[in-house]
Amino acid sequence: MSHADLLSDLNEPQRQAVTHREGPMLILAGAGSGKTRTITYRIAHLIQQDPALAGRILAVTFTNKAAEEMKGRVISLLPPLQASPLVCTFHSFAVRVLRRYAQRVGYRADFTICDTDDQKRVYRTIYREMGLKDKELPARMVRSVISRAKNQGWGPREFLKNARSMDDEDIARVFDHYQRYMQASNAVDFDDLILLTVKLLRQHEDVRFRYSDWFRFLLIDEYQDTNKPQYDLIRNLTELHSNVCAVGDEDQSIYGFRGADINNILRFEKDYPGTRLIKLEQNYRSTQVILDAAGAVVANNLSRKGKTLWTESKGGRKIELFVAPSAKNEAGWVCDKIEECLGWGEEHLAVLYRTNFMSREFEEALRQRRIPYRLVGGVSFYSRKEVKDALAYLRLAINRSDNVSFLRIVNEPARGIGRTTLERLQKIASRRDLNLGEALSLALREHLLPGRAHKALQRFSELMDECESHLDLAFHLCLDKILESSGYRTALREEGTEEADNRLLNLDELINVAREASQRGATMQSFLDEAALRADTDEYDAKAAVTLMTLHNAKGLEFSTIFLVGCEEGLFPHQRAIQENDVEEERRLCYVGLTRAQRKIHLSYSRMRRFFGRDSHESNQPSRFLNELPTELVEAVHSPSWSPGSDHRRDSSFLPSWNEPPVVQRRPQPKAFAGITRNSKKSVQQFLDNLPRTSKPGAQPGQIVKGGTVEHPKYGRGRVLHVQDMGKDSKVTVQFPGLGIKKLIQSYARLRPV
DNA sequence: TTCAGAAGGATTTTT
DNA sequence: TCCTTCTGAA
Repeated sequence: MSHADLLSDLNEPQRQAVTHREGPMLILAGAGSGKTRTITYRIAHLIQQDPALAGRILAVTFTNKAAEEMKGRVISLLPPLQASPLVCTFHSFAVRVLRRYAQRVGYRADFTICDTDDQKRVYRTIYREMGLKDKELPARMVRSVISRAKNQGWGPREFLKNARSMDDEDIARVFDHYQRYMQASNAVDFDDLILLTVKLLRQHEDVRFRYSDWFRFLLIDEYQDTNKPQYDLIRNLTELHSNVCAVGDEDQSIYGFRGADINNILRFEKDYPGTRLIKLEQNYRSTQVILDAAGAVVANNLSRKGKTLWTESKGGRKIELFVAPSAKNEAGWVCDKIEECLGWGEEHLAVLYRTNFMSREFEEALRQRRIPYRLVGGVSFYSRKEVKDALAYLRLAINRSDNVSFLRIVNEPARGIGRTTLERLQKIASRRDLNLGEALSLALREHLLPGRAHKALQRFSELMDECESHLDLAFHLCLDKILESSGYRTALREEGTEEADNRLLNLDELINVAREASQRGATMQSFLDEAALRADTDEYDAKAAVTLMTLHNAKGLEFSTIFLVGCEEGLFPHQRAIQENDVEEERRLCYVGLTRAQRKIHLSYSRMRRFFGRDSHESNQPSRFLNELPTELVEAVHSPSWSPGSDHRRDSSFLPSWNEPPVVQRRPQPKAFAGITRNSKKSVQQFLDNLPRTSKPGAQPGQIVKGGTVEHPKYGRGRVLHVQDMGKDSKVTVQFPGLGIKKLIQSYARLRPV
């Protein structure tokens, strides 16, 4: 592509931004104004001007997805390059730097990266060591407080200085213990990655010089989402050349919960004197209706400078709002509409929701109708137990001081190393200031533990030595060997359940991924890093026209039609945000959601929704954001099974008929249930025994129903706890006496009702 | 030490 | 409902 071509795709302000030569630049861009396009083109343009610069450009994003997309686009704009620009997330950049210089900040280069799941384990261990009870000091809360403190740049000492309550003192102790534990394990968490990099750059002038000299151009996407450590990182990197280009939109700041500080963008011009400010206000994505709606909602926020987006595509289709009596009905309506859209040949549809758990209802509905979809987020491949276990073996083989991985796999599969043994080992470790691996060798050498435990530990120690010896192999082979010799696979094979089979398949898949990575020339370390930093995106069907994801995940993307579902008070805005008085961020989230749409928005909410497997007893109120939409842009649609009424509690001048009388209350449970506690099995069994076998309305005699009994060829007779319809098959949850609860696919398990 | 069953608590949002 | 933790029996 020639130079002129590149620029001819752009409007005037975009062109100015792309061709800006030296010095700091701040691009304030609205939704759909070609923000990403502008920085992508800028990168391409810089390289066109001077190909030698390519490797000295650094572009930082927040998500892997954004980084991948940007990299792909830059490459497509340019002829093949010798050096390519570095496009990556803050975290992967930090890992890159730290792998080289970790020892300067007190870690070894083979440090382990702990994800949230690992972190939880660490807290559990610490709580046990410190004799703390989760009930008295909820670990969840402590984790978030500590993470927030870290993201403010505080260590345990600073935190203690600012302590406000009794709890804070305990938290400071946990904080201190946690950091020391992690350091002893040569492990870092996500927060540490950035913090340590900042510390490194701050304290070591040569390193700072090296990076800030090398990267001549720095570009940061979504600057409004940077938190303090990320800000510090950028400051350090731009010490020599202030060729920094930040792109952001104050209205799209939705990461306050992890410390994103909107002030970073507001003070940019002060931080970098001589900043060139460019505003992109023309929207290329959406219709005027959509922009007006989104603008009207976000206008209710007090803390914003305010801007008006405009578009050349006037008018547009009204927003449709559907009020469903139940979540199932809501999903059904969404599917109807999706089928309609697909019928017209639309290809980019998205169902957006506030919290991940909402995906289930929609997945089920889509699957039943055989509509292919793609789910982004949720439980990813890399966070499955078996995958994490397998990776923990590798990590421990590389980094023998990694206590986190040690604890994860020392008795996985069960090899006779129980709680007591581990507690003793941990005592030895803490008394002599050793990590668990060292404590293990010591205990073996000096026979500190009783015979049986000693033998079990001996075997484990030999196993780890063997694993370490496999490290010379290509790492997919190494992984394969480890899974065999550790007995991990054997244990799963012996289990013989369907779940175990799936786990085995996942392990095969992991080996495939590893093989591909190793053939690409990746090192084992980089393979593990990638796995740790990629906590997202599970793509079930990459070609599917329908995408399901959270609003947060949707940032930066666009779709022709969107469905913003679950617009209920308490869900969106989330209850927590309402309590903590932070509805403005939720509103920005709403803005982000609405502005993803190019042509058409569907909104919906359900008056009834199941939480924790239980129906909400009160009728849900519509989200306040619905009330903030200009009525003339919205067209209300009702469920046929529901007739509109009026609600006297609200001013009916807005939302003409959306506030309807409460749904008929769920009938209180019959008295007969009252004496049955959930777990008193006998009485439940008695109760179930007295139920007619086909207790479900519409069930055929001989059909498998909840509360009935079934026969399984291998496990024998069991009680049906739950039947989930999946179209052709059903997922049946059965309790087999003595075998526990199993989940089976009906046709596969050949269940027979008795 | 291990396992099944009982009990109780949990759902923001991302790297 | 689903997941983790606790408890007691083998």
